Amino acid sequence: MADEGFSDKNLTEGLVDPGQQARWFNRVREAHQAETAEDYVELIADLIEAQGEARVVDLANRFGVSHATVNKVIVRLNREGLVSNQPYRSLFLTETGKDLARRCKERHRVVLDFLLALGISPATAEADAEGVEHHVSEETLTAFRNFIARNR
Amino acid sequence: MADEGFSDKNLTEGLVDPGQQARWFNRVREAHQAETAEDYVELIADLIEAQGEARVVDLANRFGVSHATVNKVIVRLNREGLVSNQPYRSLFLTETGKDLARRCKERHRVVLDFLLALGISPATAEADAEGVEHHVSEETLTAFRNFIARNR
DNA sequence: AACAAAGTTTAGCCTTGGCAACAATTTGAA
DNA sequence: TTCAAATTGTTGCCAAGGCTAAACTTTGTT
Repeated sequence: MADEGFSDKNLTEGLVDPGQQARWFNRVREAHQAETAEDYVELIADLIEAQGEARVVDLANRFGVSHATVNKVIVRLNREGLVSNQPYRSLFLTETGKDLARRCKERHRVVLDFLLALGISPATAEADAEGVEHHVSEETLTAFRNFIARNR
Repeated sequence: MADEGFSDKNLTEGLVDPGQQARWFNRVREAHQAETAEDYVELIADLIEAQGEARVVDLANRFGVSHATVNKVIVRLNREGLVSNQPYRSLFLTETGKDLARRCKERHRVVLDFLLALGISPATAEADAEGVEHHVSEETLTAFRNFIARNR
């Protein structure tokens, strides 16, 4: 049944190396792991900057999830050393968390500005940037920056 | 404690509307839901085209996960009407599945070509495209196509 | 035909991130 | 001060997608 008419098992025209492809998908899975953490620290930093503090209820509102979900994630981020908080008090970022937030905001900025420079409407650019930002490499980010500079 | 020195609760400078932001994040979550299905039908279509058939073991190799994981996902895709298969036999796509695969491959092509046209190295372009493709809107895709055409 | 190898399925476990419902604490207003 | 409202935390549920180990089927060789 296998190879249906082919005698050469290595005849996999049009397909890349399996190991290579596996590494790509692995990278995407790792990005997904980090995504929640990145979104949370980024929003916490924004809220602290804009409102003086970040509360569970704010995060729940802005993410569009229940406060129970937010709380569960916060427990994890605390365990991982990104967030530091006391029971029933507002949320703070550790130094590591602040660092991550800074890098994420910068990356978000670049992706958003790039899409805008490309002529995408602001609403769509924001929506797309939110999903895309977690999956762009440094190399691509640099190319985005160059494009923005050229098209200013 | 709230608003720390602010008297106006609506003074949320620098932050977008919470409902708007919630919609963005919701869109990303929905994209994640669809991502696995899209990756699977795309790869199944590729394997059928290149090798005549798609088997669980091939998917496991190329995704870099165990065959048990692949099987579990296949059960779900079957339940959702994208994949049709008999026990211990190779995998097939339903018409719906073929349709989805076609659209995904086209989108992948556009994102990849766009990154290449931007000057990204092939290896990075492939890796980034794999993550980015699930998060680009039709509007952005159109802009990508235009850019590719202009820079051909 | 029999058997070993390869491939597939099943079972059981884990983590993440959803939810609702209920418990606990803090805050603000009478 | 007291008490209700708002906020936060806890518990228990679910689905998805990871894994290993073990059972089952198919395939190919001897």
